[in-house]
Amino acid sequence: MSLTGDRRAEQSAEEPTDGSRPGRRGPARSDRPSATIGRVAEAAGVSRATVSRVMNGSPTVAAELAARVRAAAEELNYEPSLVARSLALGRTSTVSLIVPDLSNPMFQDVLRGLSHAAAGRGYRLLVAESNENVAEEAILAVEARRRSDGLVLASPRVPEAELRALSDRLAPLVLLNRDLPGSNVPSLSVDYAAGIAAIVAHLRSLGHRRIVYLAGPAASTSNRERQAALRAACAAEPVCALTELPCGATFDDGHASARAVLRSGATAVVAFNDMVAFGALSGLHELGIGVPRDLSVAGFDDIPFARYTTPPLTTASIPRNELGRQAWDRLWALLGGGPAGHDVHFQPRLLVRDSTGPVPAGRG
Amino acid sequence: MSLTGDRRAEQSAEEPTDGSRPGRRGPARSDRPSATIGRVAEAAGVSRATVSRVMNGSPTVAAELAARVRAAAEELNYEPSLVARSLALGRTSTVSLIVPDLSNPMFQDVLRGLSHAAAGRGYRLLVAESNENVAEEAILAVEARRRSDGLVLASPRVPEAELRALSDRLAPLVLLNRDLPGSNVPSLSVDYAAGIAAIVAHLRSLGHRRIVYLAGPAASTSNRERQAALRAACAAEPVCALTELPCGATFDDGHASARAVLRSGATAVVAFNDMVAFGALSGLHELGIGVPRDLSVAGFDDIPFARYTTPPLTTASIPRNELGRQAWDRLWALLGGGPAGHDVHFQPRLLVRDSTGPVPAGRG
DNA sequence: CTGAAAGCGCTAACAC
DNA sequence: GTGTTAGCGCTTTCAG
Repeated sequence: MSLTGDRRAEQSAEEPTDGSRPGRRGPARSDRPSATIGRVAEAAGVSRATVSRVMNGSPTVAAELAARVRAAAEELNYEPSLVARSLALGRTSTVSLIVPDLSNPMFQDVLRGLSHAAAGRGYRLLVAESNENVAEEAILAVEARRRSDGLVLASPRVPEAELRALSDRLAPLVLLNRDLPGSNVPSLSVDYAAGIAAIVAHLRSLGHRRIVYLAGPAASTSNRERQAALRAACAAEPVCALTELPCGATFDDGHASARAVLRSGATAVVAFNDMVAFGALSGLHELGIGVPRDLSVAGFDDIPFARYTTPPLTTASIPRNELGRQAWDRLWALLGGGPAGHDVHFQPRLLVRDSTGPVPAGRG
Repeated sequence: MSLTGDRRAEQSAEEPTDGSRPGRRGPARSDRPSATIGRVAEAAGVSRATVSRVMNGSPTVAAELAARVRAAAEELNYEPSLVARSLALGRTSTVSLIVPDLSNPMFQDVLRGLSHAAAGRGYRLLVAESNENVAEEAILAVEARRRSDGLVLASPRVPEAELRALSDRLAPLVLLNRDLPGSNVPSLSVDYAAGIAAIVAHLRSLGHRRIVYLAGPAASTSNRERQAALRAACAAEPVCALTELPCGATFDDGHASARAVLRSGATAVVAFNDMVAFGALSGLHELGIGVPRDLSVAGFDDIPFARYTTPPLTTASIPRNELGRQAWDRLWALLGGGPAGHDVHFQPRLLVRDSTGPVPAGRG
């Protein structure tokens, strides 16, 4: 049996030449007959309004008519057009998410949380990736918003002025890891500063007074936040020397800085993120340095692997899924015309595992 | 300055009561005036057709008119409705992807590859997760397809008969890691059997003759495939004893089976996937077993961390992104009304790293 | 309870 | 070149 054959037969039997229809441009749709509400109405001998009512489960239709309509719909393989429905309703039941980078676990989890929460209300999710490209980001945001009923912008890179200018066209809008002071755009973010402060306090309590920071990409906002928090935390302590080493965001970056870490004379390293910490762990291991015996290492993010390194990594965990879930809550409130609730700063949770320990004797 | 205030003022100036409009139900949209093509036409003193032409960059519009239209559009903050456009054009410029589980790196990468490739042609991506729920999956697929121009189904769990029945309504459709023999639905999949065969050959060349398989979840199709391939590969060799241990898909599962692995007397372990292999590595390490000195371990998938374990993991890599990219190619061809090209079986690539080595002396 | 009719916002023949 | 007109497929008042 050939599906192709079957389809073609059906098609030529039901429809004249597709070329005669207007509105066909670019890649053609599948050339199935594609029943419309009109055809179903005709087949069932009722009006389109009645078909509409039946399809939407309105209880005010006589049982006999409803049955006839359902039969006709079944027979014609009728699928109501959601596009037409959206146009008539003024609502697409779709929301969009723009992320800078789909390969980042942070955004993957936001995506998951958002998608799941939205699905609970019958909303679908449109996803777009800006590839860290600022110009692209603004375009994407506007476009994605036009296709949907609301928008979530995760860690947008757009300059504040532009974001502010855009925020009106993008509403209902929810911001993740970014805020717009003075506007009424809801914002959910991670309090990186608090996370860093917790890590520093932990290190201090272990006796560490010389810390080296393996800095992330200069362009990264979260790096700037983490770095500033680290400076502040160190400055607040009576004795706390901070060395900053330009590093990066990857395992290899961390690995490459092992020697520099040693040269810094620090007793503890705070890495921009877990990947960098892993790399440092590996590089230090190769140099014969024991962690945490000779040196303590802390990461940030608590990516799934942090539990499984040797030694397991001390890090700060952030509620990535929750960010997506609550973004939906805010968006849903906005869609309902209500206020979105208060902004929140998620507090990272310090996870003390085995990569941090007391300062080696004589090195305090 | 209050954005809220400004907006409200504009709104009440431009529009009577929103309640009088039909088609408003459920959560209301943001109550912005939302200029239409008609208003712009009116403001610019031209017809809607002209506005449409200008907005779509048609070159056949007098410069002076075009300028007036652009000014009016700017003034009114006009954003063409993509929904209306889709309805008129019969094309949404959106495709959908359904995955069983968004937390699986495999699907994350497919998503990324597909999204990126589709974006290159101005298409957007709608994503939905079936949560491994078969009933849900079929519904989602149909619904997602109705909102878009085409569909990619990744590793669908739906039974063959149902998929076959659905395939017509879902077209243009591309299948990932699943095929529909005899249909003309394009299918891209990973040749797990070939990957397993390569691993076994590698192990054999190292002298291993007793292999233990750490099996994945019984419900998993890919586990069944891998397991079957392993049996076949071992059966094909002159001397090759295979022990199968029920295990799972996670680090902890692998970790927990370390003792059982030892008891099996095998000299090499083939894990269902990399996570399980990591767990085994860790569990064996704790038991004082050297890898690959005492035992060889191989994983499957080449997840990003496989390079960074100690020792780095021998595994089979699969082109996850490529799967997404090529799914787009197929879909694009289908959208254009052409044939989709031949199905492909991606061949995993064996990555020999340090977790596999020669059989210990006297244990061959 | 059902149908007729108007409209959602945009596009594209077709005529001027 | 530009406007007129007729849809795209569905929903929803409003009569009856």
